[in-house]
Amino acid sequence: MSKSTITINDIARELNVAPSTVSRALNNSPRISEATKERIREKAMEIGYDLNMVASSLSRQRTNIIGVIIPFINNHFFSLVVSGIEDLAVKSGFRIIIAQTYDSVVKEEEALKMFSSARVDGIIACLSVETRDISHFKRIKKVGIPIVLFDRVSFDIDCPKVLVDNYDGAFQAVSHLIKGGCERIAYLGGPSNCRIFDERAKGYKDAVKKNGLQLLPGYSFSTDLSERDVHEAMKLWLGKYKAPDAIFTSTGNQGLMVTKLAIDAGFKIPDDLSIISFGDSPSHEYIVPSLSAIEMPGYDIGRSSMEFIENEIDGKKGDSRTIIKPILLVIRSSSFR
Amino acid sequence: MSKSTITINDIARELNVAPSTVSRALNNSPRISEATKERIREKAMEIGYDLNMVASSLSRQRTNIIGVIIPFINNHFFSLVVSGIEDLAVKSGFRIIIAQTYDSVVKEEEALKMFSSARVDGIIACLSVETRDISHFKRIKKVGIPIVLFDRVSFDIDCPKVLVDNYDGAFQAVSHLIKGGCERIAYLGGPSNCRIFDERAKGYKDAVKKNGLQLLPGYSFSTDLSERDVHEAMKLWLGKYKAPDAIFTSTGNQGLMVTKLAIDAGFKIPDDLSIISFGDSPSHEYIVPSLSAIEMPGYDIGRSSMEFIENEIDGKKGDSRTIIKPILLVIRSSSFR
DNA sequence: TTAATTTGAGCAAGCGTTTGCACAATATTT
DNA sequence: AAATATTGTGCAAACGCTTGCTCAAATTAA
Repeated sequence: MSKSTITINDIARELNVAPSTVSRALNNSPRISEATKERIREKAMEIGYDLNMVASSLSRQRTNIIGVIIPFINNHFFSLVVSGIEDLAVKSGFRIIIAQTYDSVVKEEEALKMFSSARVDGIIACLSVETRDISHFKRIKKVGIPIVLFDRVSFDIDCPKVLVDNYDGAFQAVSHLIKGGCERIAYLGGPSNCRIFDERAKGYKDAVKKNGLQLLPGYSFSTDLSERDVHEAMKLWLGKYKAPDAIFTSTGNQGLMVTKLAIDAGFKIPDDLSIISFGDSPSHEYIVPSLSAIEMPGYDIGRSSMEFIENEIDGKKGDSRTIIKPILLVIRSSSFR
Repeated sequence: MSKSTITINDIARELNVAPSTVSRALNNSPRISEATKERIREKAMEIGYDLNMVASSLSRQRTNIIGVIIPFINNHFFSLVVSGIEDLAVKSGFRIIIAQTYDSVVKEEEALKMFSSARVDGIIACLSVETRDISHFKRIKKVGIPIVLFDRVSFDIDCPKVLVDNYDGAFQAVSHLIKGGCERIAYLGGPSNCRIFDERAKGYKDAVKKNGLQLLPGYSFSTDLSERDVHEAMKLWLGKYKAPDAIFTSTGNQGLMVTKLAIDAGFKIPDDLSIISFGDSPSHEYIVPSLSAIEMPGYDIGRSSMEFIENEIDGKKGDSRTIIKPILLVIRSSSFR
């Protein structure tokens, strides 16, 4: 309670040395002899000294904090990314502070403001699905805070980017369906302002065409990722005279929803309808039938993002400033035959 | 890049006032006239001033940061708690910084050290499942950082606690099974050093007895929450001459695992075997049959924890320092008849 | 032995805000 | 009109740590 916090000055006084010496000793400066270093370390231990990071940050002009911006914390993929970032961060003596945007640009801007005020050393972010204009990021960059974007990135800003091969993932998913005999493949997409969904759509289209099939009218449906839109698409498709024999969804959640709806509508999966989603989750294993998916290497993306940001902070701009991670096709029962 | 960061001194110089006046104006002190406040605010806006929180924190001896410790970020319940904390936190001008323990005491201690160094104003924590001794928390408390514990709490420390009614939840779950006609109910528990599991076990036992049934030998199984232990319990139970006709699991994950295993073993759910778990998750809705559960009010727990910590920080020790949240019985197909 | 280095430590000025106290300039009271 | 209270600002000292310089002592070189 009354333990008026202990500072390096207390150590200095007790040992009859200067505070600067204490500071240097504790920071293991080569300019202090091993002997006094030891004395100082001991005394620090003894009286329970604890470095005040706030003061240190102010003095050093460096907080050793990385700000992380993600849409949702409660999301399989994003929490993997966070783990990847965190693991590397602690190794390098960084702390991370997370902000959720709930996919809202406003929250995204607030997060950025907060990070800037907090003087984080760098920011790792996945754009909200709403985000079109990214001038708020440019502003941050201009004041000197390095930025790394992952997954939902923008090419309108010069910074390292870590992304997955959306095109290839979609291509593989659809090719897999076609190999299984599907011919009428529908695509449930996302908002078109978001690049990753464009790429997934392109992969879908190319896969259909390159495999000698037709792109059917009305079989590609853009959504805002809401449940409502998924319902609408499904009503449209399942009510058709000739319903699709496969659906490829642009997110893992959509895959789960679609599966539920199809089953409720009396479809047998995968016999009547095959399903595969871009993005995996634990629920994919529990749903019956288990749901095939394109798995994204979240942990790995987190690590690479952290590596990038560290280099940016150190001023070592590496050569390849955007890295594309391979995806993994996970075949489960929903697309098996 | 070269934008040498803008300070209140810059504003002061340009406006020919003292830095202290600028500070007061920006903090809306009543001691500054509306006129000069306005001039200062305008100039601040104009030259893009951004309060340096680090300096402010050092001066004020207050960071306005709350440290949050949870076992896993990627967990339905915990992320709800975090959302609850965060929503209230931003409203009160607090930032939160999250640390995952991955259910390891060592990580828990590290997190505490980091928070202490960062001079967080308060800590909200859910103990790791490994944690027995909590002297690391006591140490933190002694240096003056208030603590609030939730869910997995210890009564060996004097601080506000937010928990769910584990006893009642277990009691309700088991009573529900019995009402449905189950007579041989097994309980899959957790580590016994963890109070919440004891309470759940107690609720289970009392429900069985108060409903006129017998506690069957070998029907209560303690685990360390590992997959291995779940397998072992299931092998034991399902191999019995008379297998249980219902299983109540102490965590949501166990419920999911148990369901999978039972189905794989050829059991019809809920006809041969009813299942209900303490703890809900999205997968509970997707698994077939959908899984009944005791739902814990995570968001609400987060809010209450944040309220508590704010009061602690303000030095207003409220009266009721531990609050028990009611649970909700969610009946789905796995226990329906 | 003297001069040139090296080594170890201290001084003091920051880092950007906040805040108790002092103090003019007004406004209010006798 | 003089005395008192009020208002609006400024001064300067923190907050706790870091770091460029300076400098004495110890070491080495000449």
